[in-house]
Amino acid sequence: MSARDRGRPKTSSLAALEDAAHELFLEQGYEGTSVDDIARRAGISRATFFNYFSSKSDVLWVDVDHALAGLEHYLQHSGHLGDALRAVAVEHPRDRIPLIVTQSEAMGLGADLAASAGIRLERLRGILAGSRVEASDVWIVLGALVGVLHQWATHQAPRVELGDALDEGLGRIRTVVGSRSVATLF
Amino acid sequence: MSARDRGRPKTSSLAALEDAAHELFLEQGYEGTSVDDIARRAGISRATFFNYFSSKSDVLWVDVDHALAGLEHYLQHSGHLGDALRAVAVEHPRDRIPLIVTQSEAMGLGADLAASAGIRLERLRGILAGSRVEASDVWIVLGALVGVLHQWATHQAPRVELGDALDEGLGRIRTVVGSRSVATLF
DNA sequence: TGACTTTATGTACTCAGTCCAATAAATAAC
DNA sequence: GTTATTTATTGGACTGAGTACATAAAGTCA
Repeated sequence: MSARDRGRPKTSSLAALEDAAHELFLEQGYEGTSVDDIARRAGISRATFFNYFSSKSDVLWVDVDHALAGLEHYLQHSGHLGDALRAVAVEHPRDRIPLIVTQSEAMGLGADLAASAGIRLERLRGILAGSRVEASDVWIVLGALVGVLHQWATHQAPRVELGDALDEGLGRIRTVVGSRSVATLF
Repeated sequence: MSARDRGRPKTSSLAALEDAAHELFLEQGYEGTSVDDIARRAGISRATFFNYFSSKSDVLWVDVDHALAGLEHYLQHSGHLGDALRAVAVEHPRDRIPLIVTQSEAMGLGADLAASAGIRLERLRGILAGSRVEASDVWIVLGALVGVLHQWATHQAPRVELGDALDEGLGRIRTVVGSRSVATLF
């Protein structure tokens, strides 16, 4: 797009901050790690941290937020939910497993995890509600979808490609949730 | 039980703080209301507020938390999930509709609502996982259940008794989620 | 009256998140 | 080269949630 290389270049990156934070979370626990700690280890200032992330817990959700943004972007053009889901899933590297799933106890994640997860659930719920999902079906479809993703992250990745897991999962949902509208969604 | 009327009696109550907070949330918005404001209106000190609620957002979830506690308590004795759900639902007055559902925009609820909702979702998820729900079915059952409750709160209450809505909803889930274990759950 | 129990309160503290003004580092135009 | 413009970094002051704790207040019981 626009935004060529004008202005002062960035000193750090999402990935660098992610790495620094994850190290510290594993060493000291999530609660025991302050934003100052993360910034210090990444070699930036505290103020700059909030230039990359708008909250401490956002560091845990880089991949998921990226996927959600992709989903929203996709749906602005082609309207089909199933297509958008598949497109985003295919783009997702099979070895990128949200460490929220794999190492939540190791990081001492607790209420903060559930709370920040709530933000993402609400975002996905909004996406579903904005699609052709019937209002009364939104929650069960949301649950079904998250179930498929969670199953992939915990038991299938990185063996199985996310796109394949999703395909199979959506098929199962289609037959299981026999509701009127759901059949044409995916 | 125990705990007769010993010690200094409480000055306030959950309900009183709830009322004060709701007034302020409607007047000034959720974000625009500090814990100090709530305490002042209720005639207690800020420190005492945290004696009744462990966080500001907990004020929004009194009914839900009460129901969740009842559910957990019920399941410690009789193990049947459906029985426990029905028992808690029947106890719930039909005119007590969580105002999170009805007045969330009026209060300017945003990320805080989603985040605190996440805590309750995780709690309910834990309850389901602790029941006989198969691990791979937990999320879809959770979604189905929340969908039924949300539908009741938004479109049926207070016309319909929560217990009845739940019965009908669970029946629908049973036929719709034809999965192996789910049939015997409710 | 005095021991005991529970609640209320003030105070000091940590930390997340916001705001903003000042500075630094790059490019583009002249 | 010098200057204007753009974008990023930084320090510092600030708000407000939540914690910790020591102390006072208000009741019951012996």
